[in-house]
Amino acid sequence: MPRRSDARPRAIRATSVLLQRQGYAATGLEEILTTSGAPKGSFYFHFPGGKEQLATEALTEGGHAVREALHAVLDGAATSGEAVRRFAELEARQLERSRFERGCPIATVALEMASRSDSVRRAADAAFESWVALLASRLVDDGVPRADARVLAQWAIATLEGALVLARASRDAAIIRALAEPMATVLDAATGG
Amino acid sequence: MPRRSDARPRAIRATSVLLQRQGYAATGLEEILTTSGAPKGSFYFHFPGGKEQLATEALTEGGHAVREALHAVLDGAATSGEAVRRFAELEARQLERSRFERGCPIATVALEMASRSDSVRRAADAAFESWVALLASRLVDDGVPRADARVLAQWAIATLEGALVLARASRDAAIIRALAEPMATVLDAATGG
Amino acid sequence: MPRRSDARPRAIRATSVLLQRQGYAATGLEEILTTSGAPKGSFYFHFPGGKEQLATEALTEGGHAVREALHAVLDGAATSGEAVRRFAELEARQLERSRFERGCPIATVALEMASRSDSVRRAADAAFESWVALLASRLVDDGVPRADARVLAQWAIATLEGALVLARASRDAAIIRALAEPMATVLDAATGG
Amino acid sequence: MPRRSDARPRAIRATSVLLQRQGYAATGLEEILTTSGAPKGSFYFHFPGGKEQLATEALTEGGHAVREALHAVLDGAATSGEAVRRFAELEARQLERSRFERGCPIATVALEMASRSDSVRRAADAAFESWVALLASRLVDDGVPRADARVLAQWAIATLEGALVLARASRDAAIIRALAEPMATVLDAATGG
DNA sequence: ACTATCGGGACGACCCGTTTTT
DNA sequence: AAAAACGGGTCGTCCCGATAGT
Repeated sequence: MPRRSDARPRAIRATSVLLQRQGYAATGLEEILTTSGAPKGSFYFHFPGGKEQLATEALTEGGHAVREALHAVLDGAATSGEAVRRFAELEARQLERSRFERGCPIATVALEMASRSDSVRRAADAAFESWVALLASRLVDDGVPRADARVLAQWAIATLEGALVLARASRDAAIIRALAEPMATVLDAATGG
Repeated sequence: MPRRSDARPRAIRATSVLLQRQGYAATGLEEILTTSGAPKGSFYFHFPGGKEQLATEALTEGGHAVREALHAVLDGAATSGEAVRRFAELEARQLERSRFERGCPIATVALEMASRSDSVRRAADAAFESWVALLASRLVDDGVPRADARVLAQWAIATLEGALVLARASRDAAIIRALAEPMATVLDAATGG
Repeated sequence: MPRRSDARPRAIRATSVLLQRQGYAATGLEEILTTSGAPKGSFYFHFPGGKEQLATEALTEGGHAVREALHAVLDGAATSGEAVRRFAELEARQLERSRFERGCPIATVALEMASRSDSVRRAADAAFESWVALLASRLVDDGVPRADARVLAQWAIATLEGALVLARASRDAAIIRALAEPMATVLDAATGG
Repeated sequence: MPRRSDARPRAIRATSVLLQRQGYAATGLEEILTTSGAPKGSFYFHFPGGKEQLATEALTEGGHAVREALHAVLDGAATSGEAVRRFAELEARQLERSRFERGCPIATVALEMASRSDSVRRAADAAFESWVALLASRLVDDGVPRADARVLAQWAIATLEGALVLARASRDAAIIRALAEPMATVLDAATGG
């Protein structure tokens, strides 16, 4: 059997990067195809749903990647507060290395498209939810009551997302590190750390 | 002086609404002009810098409006924590009333344009900073040390911004109210409330 | 290979006519597309360089056509002077038949765009040069020293180009025929005709 | 009485320069007004006929200036052939000094607008005619029969105009000087020089 | 299965020459 | 004499489908 083309995953990954930098509407199919090196002729073969489908899959993929990173950090940290500190440091570094272009792979498109594409919005929602659920389950494991755990997890994720927004606007990642500190303290207090 | 038209402020206000709903790239000049009822021919007379200038002014205007709202809430609340609760409630209501279309007038464009327009990015930064400064000054008035006050203010703003992102993705404003609670508690603890 | 369209050559030919009548800036893409019947959707597929590329190709094509006409006249005339007379008559007739709209397919755009587009300028230069070279080579064949031949050929081309300018301004082709006469006499004297 | 504004003549002169460089359609009113420093608001006070009137006057003015230059050269030269040599040198120098942007103030617009504006076309025609008449009258003074004189004068003007076209296309003024030589020789032969 | 060529039609921002008002 | 305001047009680009070849 002939080897399947890798045009599909390449397009998805290129899209994920472009979307978080400049959003959905500003990202043209041409740019995606050129960047990823994928052929133009077969785009609608791979993505019958067009640009919207591509964006949806890119958000899903980006959400998975972040979840993996969070999972790894959670596994390697003694407390959930420590995990949040490390995760924030990871994000701050990525922001700085990319000259403040790459922050969260979801938020930019989520805000822009929430009112315009339900499939994109749902992919964004699922991504956020998966991060919250992962963090909350760790908190539960650490002894936090289930209801409290969910709110705390949401709070941590929201704090980081909000910090990412302010950091990109100010071109300064300091706020990410600064806010991770009290958030981590709250988490550790809740888990009796 | 020749007669003055109100096309300028009308265009700015219409732009502010459209930008937070769908972002910069997806918002056409035509749509702005139609919505605001402003004539097309004099657009570049009023905004020589084109769409970018218009967006910059819209962010500045949106930032002012939010600051006014925050100011009013701060004035009417006994504690800063109470003010955050009320402000969150305001945002949650607006989100629901607008069918989850109108959240923060800054964040959508800030994320989309941070890497693409410095003037837009700076306007976003200035808006966020003005909110943080306002809240921080209240905390200082309430006895919080200046350095702590700034971080707490940033945290509160970031929490709300992050909550707004998740709320639009999930089409559920509950998270805004849910996260305002612990954030307010932290603030009141800091001010000895 | 997928099916081939004739939209490309059709657009080029229509452009050539429009450009000599009204120049580059006054000729809209829409007008070109309408005139030629070429579809708009594939315009930037056929001409990625846009209007400038189209104009460049139209000049090249127009230059070829004139060269062919000159070649034919040169082949059918006993002396080079006689060829110049006949060629001038051809141009005068075309001018009159087109109600003084179609003169030289190169000159209008050459003057307008020489300082604005190097690719267009070079196409114009190449066209003129090809005519000069063709006429000069005939003169050399007729016994004129190479250096003299080139100047004489340039003179003849310049005389006709200049006459075309004056003729369009005065809406009278008489000057073309009038100036061909002494120019032909000079050529025939040089070739010992 | 208050001094009359000099906006009018300044606009005309600026237009003359811009028109020969880039033609009518490519020259915007804005550019003209900015270049000349004339205020925009009073443009239609000075030129009720709009852009077309301005261009017409610019051609007339440009035609006068060239006629003056030709007149001066004619006065200072022993033979009409010598005058043509010197006039050609003048034009070659101006072309080179302006980096091949300024050639003939009439030809560019004449070709572009002959079919589009009768008033512009007539101004161009009058300019050319005035040059021909001036040169022809000198030839008559030098003893050339009136009918021959007119053709010779047209030939000289056409040669220079044609040379100017080729020179701008090739970015090389050599052809102007090269063609002035045989043209001058013909003139001097006709006047018994 | 996969990819290239081509067509469609709407829309993008920007800029044009002009008129109205003071 | 000039500032303010205007309607219409520019080229370029968009995402997508239809069709045909490898």
